[in-house]
Amino acid sequence: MTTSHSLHPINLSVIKTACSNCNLRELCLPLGLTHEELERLDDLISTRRRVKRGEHLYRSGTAFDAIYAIRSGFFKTDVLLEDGREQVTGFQMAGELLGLDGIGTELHTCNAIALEDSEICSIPFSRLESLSREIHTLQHHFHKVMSREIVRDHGVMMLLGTMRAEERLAAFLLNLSQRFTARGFSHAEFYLRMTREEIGSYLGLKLETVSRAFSKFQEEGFIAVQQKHIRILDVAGLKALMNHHA
Amino acid sequence: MTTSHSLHPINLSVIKTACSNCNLRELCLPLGLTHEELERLDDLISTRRRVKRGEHLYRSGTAFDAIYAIRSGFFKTDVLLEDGREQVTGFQMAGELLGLDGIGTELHTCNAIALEDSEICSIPFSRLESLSREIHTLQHHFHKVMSREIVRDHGVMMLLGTMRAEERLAAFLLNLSQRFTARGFSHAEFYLRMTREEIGSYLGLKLETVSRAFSKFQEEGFIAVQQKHIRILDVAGLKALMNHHA
DNA sequence: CGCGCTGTTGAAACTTGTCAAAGTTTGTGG
DNA sequence: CCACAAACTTTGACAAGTTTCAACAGCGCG
Repeated sequence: MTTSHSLHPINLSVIKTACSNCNLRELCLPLGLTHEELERLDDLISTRRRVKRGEHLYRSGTAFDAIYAIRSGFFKTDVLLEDGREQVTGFQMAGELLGLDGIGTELHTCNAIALEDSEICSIPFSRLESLSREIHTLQHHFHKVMSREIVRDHGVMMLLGTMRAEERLAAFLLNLSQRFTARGFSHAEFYLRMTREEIGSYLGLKLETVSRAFSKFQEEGFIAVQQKHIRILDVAGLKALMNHHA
Repeated sequence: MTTSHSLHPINLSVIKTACSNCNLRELCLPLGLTHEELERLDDLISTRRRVKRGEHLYRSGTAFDAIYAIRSGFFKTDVLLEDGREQVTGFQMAGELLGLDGIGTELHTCNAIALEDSEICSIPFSRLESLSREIHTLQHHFHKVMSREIVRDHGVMMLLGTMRAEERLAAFLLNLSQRFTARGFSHAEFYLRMTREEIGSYLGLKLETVSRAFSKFQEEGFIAVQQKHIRILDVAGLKALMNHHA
């Protein structure tokens, strides 16, 4: 996909950190930038960090000063209530941004936790704002990303507010499938990185209900489940489930 | 609060449209701008529009080119599924922005409907982007507004995902109360602009459940309800309801 | 002044949650 | 590399909460 390795054999770490060489650039923040603009963005994203499975990328209540692009891996974000209740607010995969929730108060308002060993790029927010004052395309794209996050949240509200358990799970699986497809993975076969309890929290259901819905889908031939391994056998069937909420 | 009327007696319409004279400027987009910056923002917000009760400010699927600041009145936003299910995604009051959902796709993704006769200021989005490339404070504040919208949505997800009917309604009433207070109205007494069905859609409940919860709150002495007129008698009681989800 | 929309209340049905037990996988330390 | 413990998943029976269906009351708009 790129010949950079042969052109710059010396400094591997620079190559690895640069957006210009990242195969996620069409999914991530750099979308639509010219080559020159991309290099200016590269300057800004100096730090890359590994986050091991189970570790927090950031915690609710801590100071916000950067947003994070997922280079590889898988995350969840959640909010905890004082009485211990947890709501998973999203699952994020490569090319997606984390931390947008912190801009408003300059404190993170949720926890971001790696569900597998992951790598992220830190983007210092004040520098991103500076650069997007100079690069219109970057500014506009960033606004689009934030807006899409709002729209995504509306989708979750719809899911939680109007759908029954099996519809929620069907919508969830179809959404994951679509996002894996966009990243070049199989649309029909994937491993879940999260537990039934985490899926349940996201979907507003108890883990037992999630488990039962998986079993039901399997009985009806929509999917094949083996613990975290999912094979989707009948996309149309799952979609149909969401329309007749009889 | 302002002496502008006596200084500029001629052109009333200009006075009325200007952010610099708007008493919502501390709640709305102009927050934190200098006088000079405010005037530049005024130039941008040329059109003001009345929206009568029941009318759409915009519809899902139509072209996006402006965001809207509510100068007076009350709105709801909702998303409709093909099969007719409706999810109210929010209720907006004076000083709040509408239309942020449209930036991502350049199409509105929800409907915005006035719940009472209202007035809004149109802010052409591309001009807002231009100006915020020049005025750092405006740029930053706009980002904060979008971020807070995301955080608000997370709050709704928490509500829908983990709370039971009465907790949801208590949270809803306390949220309204707080927002009325911020606008200088009574925190304890207000008129609901929406029907039980709209509240139910927002909270993921059927209208009958909402009605029953109102009756229950009244029986227990937390509030006094008379149709759309609400008086909050025991804020602590409502808050307590949300913590023991026994 | 009445018709329609909105709201209230009751009883039955249904969905999901709770509690419990057993099976399976994963990870760790010997 | 195996064994054991911990974490996760599945399934069943029962309970609880919410929806559904239905009837009626009240307010408000025309």
